[in-house]
Formats: sequence, C-alpha cells, structure tokens
Amino acid sequence: MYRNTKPNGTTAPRFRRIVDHLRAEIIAGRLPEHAALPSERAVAGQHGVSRMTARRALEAMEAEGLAYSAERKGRFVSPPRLNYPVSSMANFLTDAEKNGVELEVQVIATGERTADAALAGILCVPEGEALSEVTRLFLNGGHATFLETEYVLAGLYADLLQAHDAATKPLAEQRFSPFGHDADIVIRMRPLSAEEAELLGLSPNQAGIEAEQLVRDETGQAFCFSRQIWRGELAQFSARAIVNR
Amino acid sequence: MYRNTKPNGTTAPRFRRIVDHLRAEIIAGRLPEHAALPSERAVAGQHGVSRMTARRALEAMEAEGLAYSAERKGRFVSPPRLNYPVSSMANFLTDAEKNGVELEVQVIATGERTADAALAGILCVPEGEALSEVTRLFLNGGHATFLETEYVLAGLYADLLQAHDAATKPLAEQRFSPFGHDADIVIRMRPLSAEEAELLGLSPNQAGIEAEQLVRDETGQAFCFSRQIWRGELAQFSARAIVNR
DNA sequence: ATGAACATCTGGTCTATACCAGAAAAATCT
DNA sequence: AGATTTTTCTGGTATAGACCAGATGTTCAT
Repeated sequence: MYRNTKPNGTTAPRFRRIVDHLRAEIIAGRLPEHAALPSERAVAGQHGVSRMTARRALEAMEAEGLAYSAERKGRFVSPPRLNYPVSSMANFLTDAEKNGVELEVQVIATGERTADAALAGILCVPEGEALSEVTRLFLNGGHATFLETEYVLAGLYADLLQAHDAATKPLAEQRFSPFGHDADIVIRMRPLSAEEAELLGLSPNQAGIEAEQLVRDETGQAFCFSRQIWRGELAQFSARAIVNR
Repeated sequence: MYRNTKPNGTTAPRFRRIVDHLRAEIIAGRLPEHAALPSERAVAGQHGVSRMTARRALEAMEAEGLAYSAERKGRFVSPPRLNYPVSSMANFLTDAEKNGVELEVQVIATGERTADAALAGILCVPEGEALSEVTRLFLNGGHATFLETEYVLAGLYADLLQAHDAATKPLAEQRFSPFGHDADIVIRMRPLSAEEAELLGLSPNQAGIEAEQLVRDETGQAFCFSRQIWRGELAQFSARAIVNR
C-alpha cells in the first residue's frame, strides 16, 4: 500500500533520495567511469522500493547525464564531456588528441546525391547539383559520442570522402588547412531518431544536441554543410564570437 | 493481464503509437500553440491503455519538445523555438522584437557580491573584487523561456543594473553600443536545478541548455559574465565563427 | 578445448490500482 | 452580484505484480 509519509512536512519523492545517493557514489569516485550501476532490481531491493521507483531514479541519473543505459546489459557511469571548439573546428581531431582524448571515427555510410531544395538553399547552389555525402560516427575512447553527416560539393572534394575509413587526423587537415574562412553554426536540442539512437547506443525519444555547420571558403562560397547529433550529456560547444552591431 | 501481441512480428511499443497520433494532431494544426493536450486519464481511455502507458506517451511528447506540462493543470503544445544569435547578442532584444517576438523581462533578483575563486578566474580580476549580480527571467509571449544571471564589474556598470525592471530594449543598447568587442561562449546540455525548474515552469531533473558568455571590451578586459539556462525545446543558438588555425 | 544447451540477469514495456495536493470549475451561501 | 465552500480534474508519486527478448554466464556433452 502506498503511503507518502512525510514526518517533517517536506515531501521529498523517494526516488530523489536514491538519485542523491547514487550521485554521491559517482562523485566520490566509488563508481568510476563506465562502471556498472546497480540494476533496477538491485536498487529496488537495497532501498526497499518497487522496481518502477528504482527505475525512475536510474532514469533521472540518465537525465542528469551521469549515467547511460545499454539495453539488457545495464546502466553505466558516463564519461566526461567532450568539448567541441567551434572556432577551430579544423583542428578538432588533432586538438582532441593533444588533450589526451582518443577519438575514433567510423564511416557509417558514403554516397552521391543531388541537392534537394533544402540543401540547395543552404549551400547556395542550383537544385540538382551533385553532392557527396558521408555519415560518420565519432567515438571517444570506444564510447559513441556523436554522429555527423556531411554534404560537400561533389566536384571539389569527392576524393576526400573515400580515403578515411577510420583515419583520424589527416582528414580535417587536408580539407581545411589551405583555407582561411568562416562558418555559420546553429545549435539546438532535439530528440534522437530511432536510427540515431541505435548508433549512439541510446533509447529513442531521448534528447540530444544538434549542431549544423555551413563552411565557406575564402571567396565566400559555401562548400560544405554538416549536421552533427551529439549525446546531450557528452556535448559542449565553445566559440569566440565577434559581437557586431 | 499484459500481453504484448505482435501479429506481424514487429514489436512497436503501444505508447509510441499514441505519440505518433498526438504528433500528427499537432503538426496538422488541430492542436495549436499552447492548446491543452488530452489528460493522462483521457488518453488512457481513448487508446485503451493504462494511465501509466498514457503517461509515457505524454512524457515522450515533452521529450520531443512538442509539449510542456504544468503541474496539476495539464499538458500543452509548445511554442516554436526562439533563436539566440550569439554574434549579435547586443541586439538580441531589439532583433527579437523586429521578428515579431514579444519578449518580456522579469528581474528575479539583484545584488552586490564579491568575486569568488571561480568568478575571479573567469573575469580575470583579483578574488574579492566587487561585482554586481542580476538574475532575469525572459518570457516569450508570456511563456517562460530562459533564465539569465549576469555578473558585471561593480564600478563600471552598477547604475545599469537598477534601471530596467521590465524594460526591454534600452538595456542592451546602452550597455553595448559604444563597444566593438568579442565574447567567449560555451553551450552545453545539463539538468535544471529545482529552483530553475520552478521559475521556468518545469519539473526538476529535466534537461535544459546552458549558455555561458564572457564579454570583453575593446581593450580585451572581461567586464561581464553571464550564464543562461534555457528550456531545451525552446532554445536555438546561431553564430558566425571565424575558423582560424 | 570446443561448442551447444540451459538458466539467469538485464532493461523495456505494460496493467491495475492507489493516494496526494494543487488548480479549476461548479454549487452554494450570503 | 459577490464571496465561499465543495466537487471534480489534473499531474506526480508509488506499489506489486507480469511478460518479453537479448546479453551473459554456467554447465555439460562431445
């Protein structure tokens, strides 16, 4: 029988107490990165609550970005965020390596396509223009972190899209180093699609952070449009903006 | 008795069907902005599921950013996103007005304080330096959208912090127009604290988007640090970044 | 040693029911 | 008509069970 006893007047949901406890365990380091959290049934037993309540607590841990769940395997402690420096994205991969981050790239899909109305508008090319498309999955220390789909003008950079199966640094340097240019970027939070969730190892309907970039060369011509979707708890974007008026 | 019948082999969770149905209602415009969604009990009855399942569906709507819930009032259709153009933040309020957005500002708290280690480090001033602090709530058409806490060097801008109780445009223009300068910005997703959730009209443990800005004057001296926390489904940040190497 | 069969554990989904307290509307009393 | 009480409705929290199917580990026969 359910009775929400509150002796001192304060109604603190039970699952919140469990969250506080688990959070303390993680922060204290007793549960290191990628360590398994107790299962829903174990939490329920330890704290004397029903499984659904234990589940709420563990889901709250996920919402806080402190844990992630793997279906039928368990829940685990999240690794720290990966910073994405927007203003020096040309060096993202090399910078990450310098900071001791082991970034790995998996090519999910490559292909040729023509620009539909939306892409044509973004890239300022006529509709039907030939584009190359790549989708890559970025893993940080083996842990899926974000997905990127990139569209580039086919003529210019077709060769680049073939080379790098899992190569890390050469890619960005080859592509960007000859240019000094600017980029428009848009960042928002949105739910993951089923496929995205699958690739990122998440359950669908969870929220992630989407970042869209439109990169221009020094003549002002847009030549590359990319759309990233990050695990929200792992993403951080930093930039230096010029405040104009 | 629970029986997850799947005649054609595909296991589509029931609550997902309900989500699809509600999403279609919204997109078709049958449920306009801020209109009430059917209650948990109503959804349960209409779709012949238990209330907990109906609840899951409605919570998924929230996760998608299509709805927001008001405790003991109901769930409602979310308004569209508000774009925050990082590169022209000096004109954020006036720009928003030009685009037909009715932005309203409520001052939640103001005060004087001294810089602790963290703030001193960020603003590059000695620890103990006098700062002015303001917390404001921004509403879009009466709908709470984001909270901002701003720290400025007390000597320079103390007067500015008093003036604007609910004033919209004068604030930013007065403060920024004499300067041409740059700003560092950091964007990430994080859960809301209990107080933030309260002010934004959300339940705690939900995720929002945090944006931190460090603004410098033309001499390079940091003079203003602000931290915003947005309702995730309403936030969008756009910027033009210079890609350096 | 290797591989197959089995049992166990996991998160995901679902039911049916219950109590709580605030919001809102309806009924009632001035 | 206006203020007050009462009822209804709402989301939030909680229980105690259940089935599913994939992942994992153990046992056992080969």
